Amino acid sequence: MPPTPPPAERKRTRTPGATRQRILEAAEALAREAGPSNLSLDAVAAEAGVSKGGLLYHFPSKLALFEGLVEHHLSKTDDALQSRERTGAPDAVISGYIEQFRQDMACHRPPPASLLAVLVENPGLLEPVRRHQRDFLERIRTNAADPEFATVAFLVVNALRSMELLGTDMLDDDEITDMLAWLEARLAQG
Amino acid sequence: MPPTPPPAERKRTRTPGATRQRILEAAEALAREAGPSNLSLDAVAAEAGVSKGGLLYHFPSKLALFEGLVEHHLSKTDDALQSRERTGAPDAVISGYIEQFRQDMACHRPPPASLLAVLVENPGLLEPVRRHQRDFLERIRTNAADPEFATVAFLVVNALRSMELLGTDMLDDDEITDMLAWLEARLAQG
DNA sequence: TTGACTTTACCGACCAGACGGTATAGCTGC
DNA sequence: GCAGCTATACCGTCTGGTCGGTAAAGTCAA
Repeated sequence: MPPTPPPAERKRTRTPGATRQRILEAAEALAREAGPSNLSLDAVAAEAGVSKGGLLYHFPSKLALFEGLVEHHLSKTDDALQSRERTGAPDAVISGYIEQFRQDMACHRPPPASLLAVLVENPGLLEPVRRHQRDFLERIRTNAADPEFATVAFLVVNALRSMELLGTDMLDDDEITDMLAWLEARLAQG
Repeated sequence: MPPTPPPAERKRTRTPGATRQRILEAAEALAREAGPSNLSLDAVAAEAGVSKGGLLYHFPSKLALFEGLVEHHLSKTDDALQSRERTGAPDAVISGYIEQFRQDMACHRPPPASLLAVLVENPGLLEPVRRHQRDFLERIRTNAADPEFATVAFLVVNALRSMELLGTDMLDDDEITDMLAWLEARLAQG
């Protein structure tokens, strides 16, 4: 146990959690480029430009690093989504989800490859992600004019995201665009 | 250690690929129960009741074992599906896919967890699976009365399968059943 | 039929390297 | 000097893979 696990919020000294962030993003990049199975502590440390000791200072174990990755992912996606469902308009949640996916695609946001490593090595750590997803689907449904179709739309977007993550792309960009448009058209017409 | 771990089933001469099959199924079971990251050669050999040397006789490297797993999976799913699309009736292919999924669910067929190990450790080996999936979607579309909706149905089933594989189940059995019924109803009404 | 030989199927000891993790010492700004 | 941070050296374990060996089944000429 380190005296204090990084205080997360600091006042004036240097940049607060800069190294921590760099490590998380390095791990993410490494999982994406070298494959999730190459996510060793040494490799992550090297990628982040930090020694192994430095890495283990910020994350006292690999499990802690994985927890950090999950949290990192969750906070990113959560921020992106919650800003979209402010309006209580019908179907705002599912529409926001679709729109978010479209935007991620447009700017080539890479899929969260590090979560694959977590899934394979320590599936239990993904429980927060599962909870988040379940809650989100719940919100989609209660907010939807046609909950059944909204669920379909959610599943379709999920399938597209899974395909991207697993590298089993079957639709090209145009086909995906068409598919999203199709979903939105049905949503609009009720 | 018994000199021969029970030969299981033998007819008259040694059954040709019996041990090989046993190894593949042991690997599959191990990936499912102990997690894909625990798919080491030692563990697979132990699960299959074979020495490591014996395992490496049938699969001269881990890569070869993974190739075997992919092929194993592919032949199983291919057999199941091709028998369903014999009739050239409209929407036979997508309907067969849905029906197959329903049946897999009914008899609690486990998801192909070993493919996760392959994906993480050697994604390139999944190319045959990708090709198979692409071809299958192609067949669904050319056979469909409404290709766009058939694609939606395909993606929904894919999403459900992914959720099962990744353990991120968000719908319970009843909801899934309803969803499949919903898809089939739309297909039927054209 | 038999005995020499080849092939098939399998075993288990061993190895070099990678891995997660520990211990400890060094640096740097306040 | 001291807290926060980083670096290096090292340890035990596990991993994929090699290797020499063995025992049974098949092949075939004499």
